[in-house]
Amino acid sequence: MTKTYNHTTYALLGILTTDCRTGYEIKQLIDQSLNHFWKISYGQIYPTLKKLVQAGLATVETTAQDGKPDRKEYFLTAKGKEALQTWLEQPMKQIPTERNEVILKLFFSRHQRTEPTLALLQDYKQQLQERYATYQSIEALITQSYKQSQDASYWLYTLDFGKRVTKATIDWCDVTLADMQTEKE
Amino acid sequence: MTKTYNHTTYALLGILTTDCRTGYEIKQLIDQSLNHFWKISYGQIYPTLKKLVQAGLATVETTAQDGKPDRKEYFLTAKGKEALQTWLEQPMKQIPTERNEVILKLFFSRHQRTEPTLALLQDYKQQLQERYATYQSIEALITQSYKQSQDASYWLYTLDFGKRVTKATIDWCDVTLADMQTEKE
DNA sequence: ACATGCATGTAACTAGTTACATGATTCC
DNA sequence: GGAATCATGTAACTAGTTACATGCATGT
Repeated sequence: MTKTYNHTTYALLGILTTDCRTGYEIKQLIDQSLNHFWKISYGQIYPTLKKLVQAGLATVETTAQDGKPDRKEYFLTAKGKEALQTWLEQPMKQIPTERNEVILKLFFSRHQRTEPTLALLQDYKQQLQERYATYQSIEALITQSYKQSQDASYWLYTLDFGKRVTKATIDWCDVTLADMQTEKE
Repeated sequence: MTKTYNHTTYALLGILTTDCRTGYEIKQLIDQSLNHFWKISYGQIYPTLKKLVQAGLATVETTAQDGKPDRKEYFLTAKGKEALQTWLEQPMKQIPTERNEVILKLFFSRHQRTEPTLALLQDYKQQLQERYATYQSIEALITQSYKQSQDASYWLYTLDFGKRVTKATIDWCDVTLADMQTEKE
């Protein structure tokens, strides 16, 4: 009987539990923190914030500012907090298939020459390594700055996830590259 | 200068290099093989096949059948093969962010009770384990049936990818669950 | 002078899902 | 008799991206 909303809605509800109050601040927070696991564009944020208010999940407080456009601060209502909590406690029906373009290409590469495929994988591996390095530096930053806060641990869980999955994919690249090279001979 | 198409287009071009000729057969092949890495619905397949012909990447041969709707068989043109090959050799500009709902929830769970979060992760882990088992049985099936064929190795690469990423995610669940439980005490 | 940051938003587009419509055949 | 399989497709919808429009303040 509980109404369900889309992912973007829940993401915004979640962010509104932090100190982010405006569309701009929300975008910034996501770009700085969740960016590697969840992106969001202004084209989604502003219309969704509007819908949040229409659905009674949040309220707006508009402050006029000279020169600048009005600052619109959003606050969760009791209904909004409840909707968020319900969603947080809901297990996933089923894990979605993650679309992977490299895998798709590999699947169709059997009748191709191996060189371009090897190049493709090498390039992929390099990008993954860069991503891994990024995760490591963010991790170092958090571990330093938020040593005291217990909030940091949740942050680190998501980063650990990113690192592990990325590492596994890099390993796969190595093994696959090696195998393709021996097959070739 | 080379025209680019969308992913669905390339997926269909790739499948048309196999013996699949009709929309129905394409759907079946994807459901049986690529399903875990790339899904596709009839709502995409049939309109895209039509566009393929319009763009000169494929041709149709329609066979009237009594009772049944016409059977429409699609064949790649030289242009289609070229477009596919160009795409296959193209490295990815950048690896996309994979959206993960569990990670999104975890990120917003810091101020929640830990029990539902633990339950969420346990459920996630179980689904991942089922997925892993599925990969293993498909792998066993391929290794048996296609021992001779060198096509099989490309099949197995994608499966290996799936297994490694799934395994890494399961490990992450274990570590995170353990950590959350000690934090709780 | 110009770029960047602050701050709002919309319009047009692309991608993808779901449900529906049709209708014969074959298996249980 | 009913479900599943073969086989085509469309319409309505949801989600998400990209490009654009506006305009002040601050730093280089």
